Amino acid sequence: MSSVSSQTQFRYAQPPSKVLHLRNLPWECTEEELIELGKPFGKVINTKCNVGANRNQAFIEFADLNQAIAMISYYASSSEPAQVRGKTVYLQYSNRQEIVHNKTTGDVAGNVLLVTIEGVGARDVSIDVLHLVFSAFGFVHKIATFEKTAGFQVLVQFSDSETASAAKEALDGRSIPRYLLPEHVSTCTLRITFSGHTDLTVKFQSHRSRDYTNPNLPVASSAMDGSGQFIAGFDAKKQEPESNVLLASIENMQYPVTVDVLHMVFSTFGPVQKIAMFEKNGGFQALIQYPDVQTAVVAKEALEGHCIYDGGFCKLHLSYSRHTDLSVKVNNDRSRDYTIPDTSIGMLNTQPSILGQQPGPMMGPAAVPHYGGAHPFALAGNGIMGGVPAVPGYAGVSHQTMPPMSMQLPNNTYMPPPPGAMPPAMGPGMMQFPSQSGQQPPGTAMPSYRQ
DNA sequence: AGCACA
Repeated sequence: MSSVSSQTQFRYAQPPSKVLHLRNLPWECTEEELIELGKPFGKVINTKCNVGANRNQAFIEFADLNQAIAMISYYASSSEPAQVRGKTVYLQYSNRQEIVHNKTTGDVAGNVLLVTIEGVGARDVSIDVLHLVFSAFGFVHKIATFEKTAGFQVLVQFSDSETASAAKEALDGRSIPRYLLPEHVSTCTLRITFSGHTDLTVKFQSHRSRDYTNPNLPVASSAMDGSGQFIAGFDAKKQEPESNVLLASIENMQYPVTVDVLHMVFSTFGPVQKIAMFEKNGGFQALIQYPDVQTAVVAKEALEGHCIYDGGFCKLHLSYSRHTDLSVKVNNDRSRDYTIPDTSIGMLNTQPSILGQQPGPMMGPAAVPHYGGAHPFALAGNGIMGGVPAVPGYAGVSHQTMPPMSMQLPNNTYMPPPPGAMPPAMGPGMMQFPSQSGQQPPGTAMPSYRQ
């Protein structure tokens, strides 16, 4: 307590400043609009928009104090209020003398993203789903999740800031597809900024942190911290010896699962080298070979328990095979070797009717980081919630490079989305995923973020 | 509709 009180001010009557504080601005007001507004009164040398919790406040800084005074005076006596896009804007002197751009975080592009997930039950979004979502843009090195006052937050580490920027650009403000979420979780909107971090420290593979660059990292067993929910889950499963070859058991196979379908599904995570299908005690199984263990691990994590088709059909159960190299002697409808150069031709010839797809080792994320990443959603967690089918080519992915998938099956529950359904430039508020499934009414899928 | 991530 000192003698500041001699300067008794009315709470909102600020002394003049060349910085003006504006409020009640329209959503996503631009710097240009602010400059337009101030221009008649002087030279606007700095602005800061989207300020405050509602992001509807801003500051403009004039070159000269008199210019700021001119603007305030004008609108103080004007019958027409200051307006932006027809919305009345309230002006006053700022309590600061200059605009400070706090660029410490959030605006400086880095390779690590800070993601805040808004939504009821957001903390129940699994790390695997997050991995899936962000893998669409490139290799995800590490993920760490934590809870702060801001809510459920996630740090996602990419190789470089370009990749991170691409992910941020595409996903900020969008929502995780409904069918990737547990039912009790509401629409989860992603708010993304750049983190100041460049390399995360992940000590354990756990339900809240992963290091995808280090498969040998110990799995946290009891090392989970106190917030313990349903911890054990997949952490236990990870103990089994990993392999580059996955054994897939297909449960409830009401619809044919072809080698091509499997190839499509598993190519999402990297190049598939070989596939062999066979029947075992009445059930269907397949071996899928990747070039490396790591890819297999990612694929297994992402696909385990998911269904290829809506309605719980063709549910995948994955384990690691003891094989490391499958011997595929002949390419037929049960086995395929994609490492043999002209396999693809033979494949198209043998199975042209179903797919007409480009077979492709080139479809792996590793090979085509920017677009390839889109695939992780192909099969995406529909299985988790018995949701939507695997339909590739969602988020702005060129349909030339992603031919319609093998969902043209006897099952007409879903078809590939119509060409116009997923424009490359997505509308506000949503990652564009097919919502043909009756389980995902468009209304819930496409919340409006505009006001 | 009220001051800038604490």
